Amino acid sequence: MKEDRLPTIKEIARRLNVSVSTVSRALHDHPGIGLRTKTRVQQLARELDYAPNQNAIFFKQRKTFTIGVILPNLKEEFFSEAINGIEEVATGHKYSVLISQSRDDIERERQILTTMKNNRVDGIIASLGANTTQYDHFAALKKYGIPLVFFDRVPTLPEFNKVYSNMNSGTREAIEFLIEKGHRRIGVLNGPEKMRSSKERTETYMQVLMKKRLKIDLGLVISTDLTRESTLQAMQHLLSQRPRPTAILAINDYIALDAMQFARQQKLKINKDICFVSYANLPVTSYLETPPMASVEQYPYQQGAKAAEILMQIISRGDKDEKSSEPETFQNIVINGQLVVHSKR
Amino acid sequence: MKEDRLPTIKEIARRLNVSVSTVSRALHDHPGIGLRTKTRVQQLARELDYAPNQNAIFFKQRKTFTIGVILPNLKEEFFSEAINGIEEVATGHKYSVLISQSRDDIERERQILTTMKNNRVDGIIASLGANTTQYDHFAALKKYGIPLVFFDRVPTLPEFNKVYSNMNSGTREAIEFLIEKGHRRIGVLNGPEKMRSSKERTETYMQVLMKKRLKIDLGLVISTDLTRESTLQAMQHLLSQRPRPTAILAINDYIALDAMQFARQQKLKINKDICFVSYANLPVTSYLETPPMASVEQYPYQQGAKAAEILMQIISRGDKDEKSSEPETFQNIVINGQLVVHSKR
DNA sequence: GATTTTCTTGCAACCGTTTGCGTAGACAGA
DNA sequence: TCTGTCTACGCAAACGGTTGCAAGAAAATC
Repeated sequence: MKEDRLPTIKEIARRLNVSVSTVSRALHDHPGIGLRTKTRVQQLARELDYAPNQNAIFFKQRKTFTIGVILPNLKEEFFSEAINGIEEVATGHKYSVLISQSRDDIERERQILTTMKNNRVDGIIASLGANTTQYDHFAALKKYGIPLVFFDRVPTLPEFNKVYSNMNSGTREAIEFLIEKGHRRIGVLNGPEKMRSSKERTETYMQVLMKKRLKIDLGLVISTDLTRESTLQAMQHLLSQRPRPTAILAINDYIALDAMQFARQQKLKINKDICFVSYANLPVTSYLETPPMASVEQYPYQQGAKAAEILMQIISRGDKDEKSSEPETFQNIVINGQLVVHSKR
Repeated sequence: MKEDRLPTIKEIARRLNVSVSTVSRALHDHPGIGLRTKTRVQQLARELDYAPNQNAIFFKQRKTFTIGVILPNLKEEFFSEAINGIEEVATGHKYSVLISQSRDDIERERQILTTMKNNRVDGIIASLGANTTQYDHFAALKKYGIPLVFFDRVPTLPEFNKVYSNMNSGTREAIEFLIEKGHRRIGVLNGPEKMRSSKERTETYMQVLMKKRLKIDLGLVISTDLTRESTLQAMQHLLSQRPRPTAILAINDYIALDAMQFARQQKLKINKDICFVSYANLPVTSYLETPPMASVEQYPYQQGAKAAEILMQIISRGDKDEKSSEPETFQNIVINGQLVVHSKR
């Protein structure tokens, strides 16, 4: 015996013999409505279990109170944790979150952006796919007035808002840590060359080694495309170097896991024959018998939350001065990664 | 120089001096529109980069082409994998997916349901929070005509659609496997007693032991609330039993991870002093030096995909015969879990 | 009692799109 | 010339709310 239709404002108006506008105002506690009618309306609304059709409101207000989030995948705890940060802030502002995974596929990324645009999300938070090197589809959002904030995997161009973790300080700490532990040959499992974080990592790597007056062997810095296969290949290469590197810096914990597994298969003892330091500091690694010696915490929750805050701010600003033509400025928030040491030896 | 408004059908109509209905039909390739106008309209639409305002369409059609997914969290790979299955099917049907996490908090769960209801999602897929024992908020959806399909953590009541992995066969295999390996005292780290899977697990546990004529010690079956703390407590208890259990069956891989960590801290050698078998068979465990001996694969992707298929089917059925009053039937899909052995010894 | 003010309420437009129905014009047949 | 049939399009209502403006009724002021 299901109701054909949910109760509407019209229904209430009809039953109470008042106009819809009166009902609407009564439900909003508008001062211009008499106490009598106001209570009558509110009571009937409660009885009917009335809830406004958000869709109608969205449509009318030309707003959806929804933000889109597009990221490479949900599997990595880094991203699901970032989502928590985003959700927290968004729901605090009465916004919903529409999540989509690009799976590091640029076509998918494009597709998702169009859908989100057509669905009229009020703003978008994105983390780039590993293979995304052009940003035209993102730039196009501007034309439609949809604000955009990147986080973690951000483009190198200045004309975007971004929140990301700077690799310099964390990388410096990590390498200094390894050197202090006596390591002299340190391999790097880096991400795609085009990624900003990859560049930063290489730069800092060289800087620190130079400062410490150690020999730099660029054969120890390998780019990967973040897939398991390319990680294993890179490890193969690194471990075949002579003298063999005694420590490896991996772009993130998942890559480190693959690398450690590979090393183990090569009969190397983790944290003894070869040490690992990685980025992200995900909870999973704490379950390992031999976790990476250290990991650079990148504060995914904070990154997500901050990105959401910026977006909310832009949205509410846009709501007010519809067409102030003050020059657009872009936020560029850097969250310093910090080395967390897991194992003392 | 951002456009104030996105191009609408009206705009096109105005520019071409035709009516909006003509434009609408032209864009839909309606036969009643002349070829001349049709091409004129379509071309201008392309030039203006016109895209229909989905919101307006949703509103008009009283459909949102969006399904809501509510699950305990995104952190567990089981759930993010399930989402992949859901997304795949949903996008195949041109539906968007709105994801929300209940964080095992029933209040949040309620809140999310109301929001989704007000947002007029076309259907909902849910996995219960660990503490959810009442289903009134879910039952209420029926009143609003919102179809609902549960997966994985499903209620025990018959009047819901559900897709879940049956614990019996997997559990039987798991325990027989352990017995075959010589284990006689097998502990169970179970979930909340109210959970259907917990009950099934206990049942099967006893059945198998009885069949094998082994002594049953119910002190070895402990309920937890899925938090790390309660897992550790339970482990404390299990390991203090004499004789100490030589194997432990854990409700899922994450619980197993916590348990194994605890066991290691107690100086027990995993897979030697004490063996673990768990459920879910998540990729993370493959990175351990000593993974659980075996794990019952529960096919999260398939569960998600199947749940989405059922939902799509219900939705499209509902679209057709608006008010056929045939008695509602509920789907009850069981996916048999299957034991995957990791370590031979 | 007339006029002004205040309090309540209704009217109507609007958001962008879809769709049933009506109709002008072209053309053919009688 | 008059009907009748198509073809190609426009009108207008509807989806469910919000909101500026007007206006009637009641209360207050003189």
